[in-house]
Amino acid sequence: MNEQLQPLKKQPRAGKAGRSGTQDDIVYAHIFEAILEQRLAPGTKLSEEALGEIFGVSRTIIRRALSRLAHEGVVLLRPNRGAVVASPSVEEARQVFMARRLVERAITELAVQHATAEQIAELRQMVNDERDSFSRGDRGAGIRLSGEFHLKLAEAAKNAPLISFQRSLVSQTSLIIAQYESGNRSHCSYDEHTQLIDAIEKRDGELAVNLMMHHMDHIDSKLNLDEDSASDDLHAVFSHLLQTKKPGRSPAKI
Amino acid sequence: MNEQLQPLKKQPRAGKAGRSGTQDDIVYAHIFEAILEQRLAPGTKLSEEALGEIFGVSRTIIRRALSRLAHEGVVLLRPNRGAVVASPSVEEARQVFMARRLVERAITELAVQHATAEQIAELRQMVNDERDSFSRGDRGAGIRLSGEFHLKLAEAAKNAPLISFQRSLVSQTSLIIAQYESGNRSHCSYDEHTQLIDAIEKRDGELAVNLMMHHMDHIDSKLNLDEDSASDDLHAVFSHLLQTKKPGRSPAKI
DNA sequence: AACATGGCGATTGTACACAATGCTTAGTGG
DNA sequence: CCACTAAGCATTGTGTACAATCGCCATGTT
Repeated sequence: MNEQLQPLKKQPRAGKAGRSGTQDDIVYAHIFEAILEQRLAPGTKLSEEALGEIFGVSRTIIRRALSRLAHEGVVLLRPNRGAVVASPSVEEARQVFMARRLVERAITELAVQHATAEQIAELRQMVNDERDSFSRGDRGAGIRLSGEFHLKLAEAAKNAPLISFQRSLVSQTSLIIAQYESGNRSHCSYDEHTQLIDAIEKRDGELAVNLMMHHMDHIDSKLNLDEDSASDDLHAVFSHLLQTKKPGRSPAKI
Repeated sequence: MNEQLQPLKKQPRAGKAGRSGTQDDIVYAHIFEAILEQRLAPGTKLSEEALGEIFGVSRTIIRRALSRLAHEGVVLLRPNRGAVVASPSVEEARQVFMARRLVERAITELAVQHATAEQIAELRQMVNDERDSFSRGDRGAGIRLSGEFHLKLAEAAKNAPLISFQRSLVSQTSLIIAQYESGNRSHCSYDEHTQLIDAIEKRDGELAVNLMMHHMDHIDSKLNLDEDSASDDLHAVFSHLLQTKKPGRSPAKI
């Protein structure tokens, strides 16, 4: 009955470096990770009571976490109808990528100017972690760490509003990648991350921006949102029904 | 002392805009306006219970509104210590303006491509409202409407993440203007808004972007955050003590 | 006299009870 | 057999009681 995963005390600290380990942050981080690692498929309903039981907290906490996730765009909050994991449409994905191009360019330029040696070292560490995850076959963690790399880069740009915006964009991007990435292709080559760090360390702004733009190109060239949007949209809409099946191209004859 | 401004219960409840008329939004909008119109000075404490009594709702609703305001950067939420009206530092103001330059440029380019005739008409209407407010001497409403103009422009750009980011930036900008604007200078010349609309209507992207950038220049040239940041910072910190006084330049002899 | 410490009041944080809403399904009439 | 209606159920929305925490102030000590 009261089966819950320990009343939330251990706190593996796996999530972000969030200053305080408040319950909110724990619940938020766990749901967030679960979504990015596709243990929660797009469209899945997130019942407040069920989550509360799982995490051993009341609906109040769950609700706050869901609200935060909704603000970042990875959860959709439907009034009186509960929350579901977001299913970004192709159009939404395009908008996110457009915004990211914009922001990443600015972040790169600023990071070249302001990144400290310590931050550059941290970035290199993150690329290592990312590579390890992929070599371990942990795709979910890889996607998440790849996103955290871009977030760390934003912090080096030293502009609070941009960091906040980037957090939201990276979250949504990760969800989009998890949803749309085609096949087995490695989705975010960490080599590009390394080259980027090198350019930043050499304070070569032009090179860094070029690398970043190519990086953006590579990311969305690996996704399926080019033309066959219809089938992908269907997949998104009905993903909560299909457990593991992934219709390749047929428009789904219901 | 149950003095409250009508218990807010009237709430049409008619099937009309299902989400727009919720209590949350009403409370949010009222506090937001009060802050922008400087009826609530930076640093003012926002007690949940007091606000709940004023608006005739429970702390639950107030808390949500404050949370939303905090996410937009106009309210600071201190754990266990309540919420206060944000007091953006000069550095924070600079960061906001830098981010706005970035976003406004992109929004302008996109609006030139995508703005419909209807949207352009709405923009013109907003400029009229803005001018009316200033001619009425309603500075607070003017600042708010000026911000809403820029937000409307973002909507014409048809990019959801950018709209959301712009909303946050505009909110913070309005607060900064209310806090730092020097003297009586009209703060956001609606003429520039009109010219901008003209350029957009003519689909002249280059002109529109230039106008927007000049507009940005004008806005922050009217603020006091250039050099004498020390005194302004003091003003920000102690603004909850000074009722209406506005020290022009002297470093405030307390 | 100044600083440290402990109690007190006030305010926020959390949980829970109840109300309201939407979905589902069973039942009835065409 | 299908469509429509209505009632039941499950889930979310809101208000409120209680617990935890913080700041303030008085008191005692150095």
